[in-house]
Amino acid sequence: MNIGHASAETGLPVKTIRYYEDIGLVSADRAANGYRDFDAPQIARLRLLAQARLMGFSLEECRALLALEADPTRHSRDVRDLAEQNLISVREKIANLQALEARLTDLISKCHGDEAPDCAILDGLSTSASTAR
Amino acid sequence: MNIGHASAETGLPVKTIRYYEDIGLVSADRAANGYRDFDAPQIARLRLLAQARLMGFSLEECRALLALEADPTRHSRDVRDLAEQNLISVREKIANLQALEARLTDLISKCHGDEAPDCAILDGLSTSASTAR
DNA sequence: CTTTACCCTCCAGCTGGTGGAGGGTTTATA
DNA sequence: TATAAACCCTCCACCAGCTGGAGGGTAAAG
Repeated sequence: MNIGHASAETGLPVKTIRYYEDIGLVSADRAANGYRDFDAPQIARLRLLAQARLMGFSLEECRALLALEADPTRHSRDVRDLAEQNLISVREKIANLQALEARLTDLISKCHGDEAPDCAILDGLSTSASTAR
Repeated sequence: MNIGHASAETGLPVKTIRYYEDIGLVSADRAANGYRDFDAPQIARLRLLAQARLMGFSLEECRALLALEADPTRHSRDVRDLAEQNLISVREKIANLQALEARLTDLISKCHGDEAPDCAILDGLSTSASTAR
């Protein structure tokens, strides 16, 4: 299967697939004309990559997932550990963004948003922190 | 005020301040020995940068904020528009991460997490999407 | 037989910095 | 007064995770 088909099959951009091969996440045979040729197992790896990236796994975590996937003696505990790590960092990001949202909402509510130059947002951003507490 | 003091004053790393000068977000005079010398208005700009970055504004948005801050004829509406844009993208990020959290939690709950190799997480990541719907 | 749509490699750039090499300066201490 | 620690400087390279483009070869369609 050439790279265009692999792209259509997995939803990954052609450029991204080449990049993944570059950094050793997948491998591809070469046809006589130099075109990449992906077999079924490699397509499966690409699919796993596409899904895992959507799920917020970093490329290094994806590398670990692929290694586990390829290892028939794996323990599902190891996979779950990776996923739980990822879940923790997702939750941290959510918490940070929610704190941000609250502060931003607060600042915005205090700004008149009219033709006048005075602005509570600029004032709030100019103070040396401490506004948040 | 030299860069070390500016750093202590604003909480920004020295390297970051140099970077901000590099890309034209602040400017600094030079002392006879070549050291940067920040005056009060530039320190104020750095402080605004530090706060705005914490609030999730991109450096280009910070540039716009600084331009508004420096313009006595500004309309507070323009500042608020920027902040609202930012708020929208923060909310989008939160929504995406929450969807992610739900999917991850679901996958994790289905994985035994034991010594056996079969794993619902790997299975879930191997299907060509559609699991989420 | 040409056009279009592929494919290839390699290099550069994006955001927002950070780390280090290799140097000069200033301040504190022995 | 020597010297060491703590500053400061510039410049170059690197991180993630791609993406765009230049400059070229190849394959399928009309």
